[in-house]
This record gives sequence, C-alpha cells and structure tokens, in this order.
Amino acid sequence: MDKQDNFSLAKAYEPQLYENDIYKIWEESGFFNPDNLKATEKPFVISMPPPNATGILHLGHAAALSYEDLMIRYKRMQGHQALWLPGTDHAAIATQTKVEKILASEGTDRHALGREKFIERVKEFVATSRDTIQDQTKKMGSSCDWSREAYTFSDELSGSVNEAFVKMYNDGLIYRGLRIVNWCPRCASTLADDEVEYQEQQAKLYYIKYGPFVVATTRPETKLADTGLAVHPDDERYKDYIGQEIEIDLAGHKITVKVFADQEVDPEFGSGAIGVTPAHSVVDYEFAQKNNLKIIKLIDEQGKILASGGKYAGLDVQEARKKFVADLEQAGLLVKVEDYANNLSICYRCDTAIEPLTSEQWFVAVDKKIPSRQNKTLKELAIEAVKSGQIKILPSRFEKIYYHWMENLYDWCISRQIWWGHRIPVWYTADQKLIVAHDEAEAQKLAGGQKISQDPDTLDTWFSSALWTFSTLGWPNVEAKDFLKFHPTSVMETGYDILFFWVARMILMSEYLLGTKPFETVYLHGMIRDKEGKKMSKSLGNGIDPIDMINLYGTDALRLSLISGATPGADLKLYEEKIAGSRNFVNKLWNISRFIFSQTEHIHQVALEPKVTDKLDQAILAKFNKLIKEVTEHLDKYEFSMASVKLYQFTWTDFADSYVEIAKKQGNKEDVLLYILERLLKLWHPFLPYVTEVIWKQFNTQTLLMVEYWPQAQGKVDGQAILYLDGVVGVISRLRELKAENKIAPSEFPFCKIVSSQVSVEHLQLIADLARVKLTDKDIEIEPEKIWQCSIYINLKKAMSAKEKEELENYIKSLELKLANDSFIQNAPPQVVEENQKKLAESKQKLANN
RNA sequence: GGGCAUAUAGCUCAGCUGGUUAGAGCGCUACAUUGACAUUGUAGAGGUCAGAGGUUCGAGUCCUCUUAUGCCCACCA
Repeated sequence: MDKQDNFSLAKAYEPQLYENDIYKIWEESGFFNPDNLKATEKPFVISMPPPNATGILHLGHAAALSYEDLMIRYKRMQGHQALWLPGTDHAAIATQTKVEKILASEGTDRHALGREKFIERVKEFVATSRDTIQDQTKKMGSSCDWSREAYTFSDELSGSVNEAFVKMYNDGLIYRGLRIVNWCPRCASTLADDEVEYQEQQAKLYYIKYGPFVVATTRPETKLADTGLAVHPDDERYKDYIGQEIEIDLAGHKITVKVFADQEVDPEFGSGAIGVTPAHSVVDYEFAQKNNLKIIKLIDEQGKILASGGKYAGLDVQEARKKFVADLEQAGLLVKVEDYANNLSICYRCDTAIEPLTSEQWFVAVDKKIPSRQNKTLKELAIEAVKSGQIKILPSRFEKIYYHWMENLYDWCISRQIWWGHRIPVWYTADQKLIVAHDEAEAQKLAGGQKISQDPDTLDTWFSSALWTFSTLGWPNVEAKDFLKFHPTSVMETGYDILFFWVARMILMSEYLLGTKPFETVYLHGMIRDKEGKKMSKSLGNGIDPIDMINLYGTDALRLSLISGATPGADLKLYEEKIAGSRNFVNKLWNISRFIFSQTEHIHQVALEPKVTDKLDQAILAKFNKLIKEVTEHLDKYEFSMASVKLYQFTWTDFADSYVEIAKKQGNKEDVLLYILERLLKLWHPFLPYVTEVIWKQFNTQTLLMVEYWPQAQGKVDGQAILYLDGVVGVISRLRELKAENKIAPSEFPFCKIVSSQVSVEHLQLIADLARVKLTDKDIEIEPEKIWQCSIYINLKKAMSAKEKEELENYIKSLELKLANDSFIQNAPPQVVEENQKKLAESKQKLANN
C-alpha cells in the first residue's frame, strides 16, 4: 500500500502552508538576479512601474504584477537573462498630501513644522509604507530582483534627475518664464496640464451689463481683472467697437478693456461678447498674447483677491463672487442668471478646484528645435519613436491616442511649490543671477564665492519617473554595466491610465537624453472593476483587497483570475466567485498530481517523449504537443488569457477527465502521465508559480521549477490520433447520455453490443467500462445507432422531444435547400459542399433512428 | 463638440482573416459519490449573437445607419 510513502501531498492544496517558504527559497536561490542566470538568450527586461510609496497594494498593482511576473518567468524559463527591476516612486504631491492629512489630524501643519522637519516626517512615513508595499509585492510571488531595487528619491536617482535638468537647461529645453499655469490652492502648487481633471457641475451663468455690452460668465469675480472684450469679426452688433478701448464701470470698480475680434467667438452663445481675463483663464491668456492685452493678476496663490480687486481685496474667491454679484445687482447691472452645466477643472490628487493664474515657473520646451537632434523637437522625437515602429504599443489603438496627445502637448510646467520632491537644481546669487548646477558645491564654485540660495521649488514627480528605465540602471554613467546590458528594456507593462503621465514622458526623455527608445513594447492593461463594471473605490465599498483574497484562496488563484479574461486595454471585471473558481482549478491540478504520484512506484522525470503504441497514448501526447505550441505562441503574442484558457481546458478536460480516467482503467501509463505532468507544471509555472513549485518538489530533483527549461513540442502533431481519442470520448458520452435519459442509475450496467471495424476490442471494452455498460456479443434486436466509427446496439432510447425533432427536421431542410442551390455548389469550396452533404446524411440517419 | 471601445446563455467572457445545428466557466436542474479531487463526477435546461438595412451562394464574423453603456480628448465664455 505504501505508495503513499512516495509522496507527501495533502488532500487539498492549502496555499498558506507553502507560499512564504517557497518565496524564501526562490529569493535565496539568487535566480531573481539575472547575473546568476546562464546567458543563452539576450536579456529580457521589465522595469516595474514603481508604485507610489504612499500606501497599500490594490488590485491594479496585483494585476500588473501578475502580468509582469508571467512574462518574466516565461522568458527566464526560455533561457533569457530575465531582469525585473522593482522600485517605488516618491510620488511628490500624493505623498505630501497624505502626510499633510496626517498632520492635520494631529492638529498641526507643514508650515508649523518647517521644511526640514516636514521632510523628515515624510521620510519616516515613506519608509514604513515602502516596507508594506515590498511585502505585498512579494506575496504576489513576484520574481523581481530586489538587489537592484530602486527609489526615485534615492541619491543615485536624484543625481540623474539633476543631470537631466542641467543638460536640458544647457540645450535650452528648460526655461523659466511667466505664463498662465494650473494652480491648486489646496496643494499650493502648480500642476501639469494632464494633472488637471474635469468634473461636470451645475453652475450659474451670470449675464452682466458691461458698458455697452452684456457678457456672460460663470466666474463674475474675474471680471474685475478683465482687460479685453472679444467678439466675432462678423457680428454686426459689435462691429463698430472693434479696436476701441472702453472704460467700464462694474458697480464702482472701473476697468478698461480693449475690444478685439476673433473667429473663436461664438456669436450665438450668451451675448456673443466675451469679457477677457488674461491672468485667470487659459483661453483668455492666449487671447491676450495674440492681441497684446494687459495682464492684471487678481487672485493670489491662496485663492484670495489681490489689491487689483479694489474693495474686494483680501476676500477669498467665493466670498468675492457673492459680494460682487450682490453689488452688481444693486447697481442694476445683473441682467439675469441661468443654470448652466459646465466642466470644473479639479486637481487630480485632491479634487480641489483649479485656479488658473499667471506665475513664474520652470517649463520644458516641447516645441523647440534641438540642434544636436537634427533640429527636431522633443515632441517630434517622441512621435517618431512610435511612428517608426521602434516602439510598439499594445493594443495598437493607443498609438493613435498617443500621437494625438503628443501633437497637442504644450510646454510642460515642471516646477512645484511643494516640499516633498527633488529640489530644482538652480541657485541664485544675491543679485538674482541664476546658476544651474549638478549640486550645491558646483553651484558654489560657479558663483565664485558669492552667497547663493537654492530655488525653493521642487520638480514634478513625473520628471524623475520619466527617467526610470535608465536612471535605475546606472545612468548618467553610460559605462555602467547594467545600463549597457539591460537598456533599452524589453517591455513596459502598465495601465492605460498613465500612458500620458508616464509612458509618453519616458519616451520623450529617453529619446532626447540617450537617443534611444526606453523599451520595445508597451503592454497596456485595463482597469480592474467590480462585477457591475464600477471602479473599485473605498467610498463605494466595493473594493477587493488582494491580500484578503490571497489569504482566502491563495496567490495562484488570484493571479489566474487576473490573467484569464484579461486582454490588453480592456477593463476586467473581478469578483470573488471568479477567484474561488480559480482556486478550484489550482486544487484540481494538485489532485491530478497527487493521483499520478500515488500510482507511481518511483517518481521520476521522463526525459524523452515515451514511445507508445496505444493510439490513446499517442493521442494525448499529440494533444499535449499541440498545447505546448499554442501556449508558446499565445505568450509570444502577449495573449496571456488565451494561453491560460488553453492550458485550463487541456488540464481539466483532456488530461484529467479523459486521459487520467482512461489510464485508471488501462493501467501502465506511468511514463506518459509523468512525462505530461512534469511539462504541464512547467507550462503552468508562470501563471501559478507557487503550486507548481510545490508539486515540483515531489520530483526530488533538487532544482527549482522556476529555472527549468520551457517545454518544446516534439515533432508534428498527430491529428489522426487526436480524432481517435475524441471519437472514443464521444461514444462514451453518448452511452452515458442514453443511460441518464433512461433513468438508469450510474451503478447499473445495461447490456450493450458495440461493433466497429476501426476500434480495437480493447478500446471497446474501455468505452464500456468508462460508460458503465456491460458488453455483450449477443444480438440485440434493435436498430444500431451509429456514432463515429461504432455501431451501438443498446436497448435504450433517448426519445427525441417534439421540439428536438422539429429542430432536426428544419436543419435537414436548410441543408437540402443549401445543397439544391446551384450558386452554392459553384461558389463554395468543394470541401464545404462535401461537409454539408455528410451532415445531411448523418442528420437523416439520426432522424430515421428515432 | 471630436474620438475610441464595448454590446453573444441569468452572470463573466471565448468565437482568428465570413463556411460545424454558436462555445467555456460560474450559477441553475437531475443523478452519483466513502481510495486524486464535494475546491468532485456524469448528464441536462438555457441564446431570433443590441436593432434596422446592405454586400455575399453563405454574416455573430465585412459595410452603413440607429440605440445603449463606458472611457479619453477639447479653451465654448
């Protein structure tokens, strides 16, 4: 009995018992580090999109980690030196916001702490949340190289940030200028254009008597700083005013506006006249540039009215609006107020309404020709990298979106007024001379002994992330071993929601700084949603915590759930039942292994495909070879879900339900079973790393499955054998169907005679055993039923229902009609015609049998 | 306002360049079950492939329009 001694697998797979140990073994093996892998193929590299160092892992991260680890493990098994470089992002605004909230709950704020203490506080916070993220990343089974773990705010990476800044400044690609910017009053900082989100809101549209005009506005208070009035050039009502400067009295507040014409003005909207406030509207700022308007700054960085607002000075925007509207009304200048739906711009980090205002900031010039790059602009370089096909974006429709975004990009505002982030590497002398340097010492030298102070602003967090693929590999040291070996990276796997924030900027920076692409392929995954398709969020309470799922069902189950059904660019609905289903599959794989091992005298590896004579063995090997081919092809095409579905079907249906059952009856299949199982574990490993590695241990090879070679299909796929197996299974199913239909208990064995010239006696017996019928040689007085290559004589009948009969008759009719159609016979390929004839014959037979 | 995506069984999704009576998993129904697995097995019910036109011998699959949903972009005050 004591085959039990051969193996030690519990009845059900309990992931909690194994996962931590297995991860430790992997980690200690050193194989996460490509330096310890034999180089048989060129390196395969993924830079892990650095999660923000602020919080916990959510399902989006879990999905990304699953896809990335899948690719990395697959490539590693194929003999590539696979490098998956992990890290975290200091996430400037997000982190600062978070810590400010904590401070607020303690009744203090960053100003009370002061800059240095505040930064210390953020560092503490980041250190603990980074540990959490690292633990959770490990829990997902991620085979990333922790020895190369990076952090955007480390000394090394800060060095590359300064290097990039200085180089760009020297090339004239970074400049300081007074322009209108997006200002978040809560963050007290500028934002880049793409960091602004829009939220539809119900607003009021105020119609204000404005000298001889009426203007409509959603923000009446800004009218205090109007310096222009725009009308359509063909608008008869206002033609005479064009070019004039008009003084306007707004309930005591006097302004002077220059009237000008612009095609952009819609004469139908509102009154057809637009009051222009250059300092506080992006559109108006552009009007001002074109028409040489004065710019009066009305609102300050705290959202308060400046002295230019006259008696409203000192009020905050909302109060000023109220008061001003009341004053207008009293002066009889408020014509009417309408309800109006418009888009409010809000901060993507804290949802606060954005205040556009003019301010002196640092910008990256995206439209400036670069002499060292054949006079191309940053924009052009970034567009070309994709247009030329050097970088592929999956799914490809995002390439168009990418072009559109790039083409419409304005200069990128990179200075932020927050404290947490890379300090802008610019120093000022007492007489405001500006010094750009790599560090303070260099700046000091350049200042020639003068006293200097550093610019207080920090850089946009995306500036440092844009360098991620190479700053993590040693750049700016272009001789660095890692940089030479691993850049450009292979795949950038990330969510489509940060295509612009991050992917686009990495391309831009890499093309400019290195003259090469940062990666070959961009794989954009979709968002993870709940069963209703809603975004998972804390406020909705519909979020699933990946760690909870791992504790309940195991990491492998979670990973498989995130992989199957996911296609690039498409959102994935995830729900607990799906994860439970994956858990069931993992357990199935476990039990298949358990059974095979229990049947085996000595568990061993079977190096070569077993030589077999039985057609059923040939068939399962043929199906398996086909599977290897398909799975490999799907993975090469980034069709992860397809690969998992094919593996799932083979494992459960073909292998467990069909072949293992056959093997139980026939016996003596040890080598075929072991041969397939061993390779099946390998194929599954990138999807289900833990359970496969645990089972693998039973082979006692002292090797890790993680670094075993990816299986290769042997020879041509034997299609004949596959058809034979499918035929046998078909007959078994038919017999079971007849039994079930006739309410014959599974334990009963009705007599049955099966005649076939193609199927061996042994296999006929097998069919009978699996279908649970008793074979007899005696004649049974009944019309045989023809299934595949067998004639079945059995005293059972499935009575065709009236509906089924009707359906069959209709089907026969449609076939007859089709075959009677000359143009079908002429146009359709002969193969198709033949198939239809065959189907007709079969259907007629089936009808006759009833 | 522009663009993109999706629409197939109660639910989540396959269905490649047009040619099996449209498939899977979950759920549902019936039956079974103490030596791989109830995290199981066997069988079954369930769809006019969003709607309307068109191309074709033939359309879930191609074209046009319509509808619904979701997303992205956009300076309509």
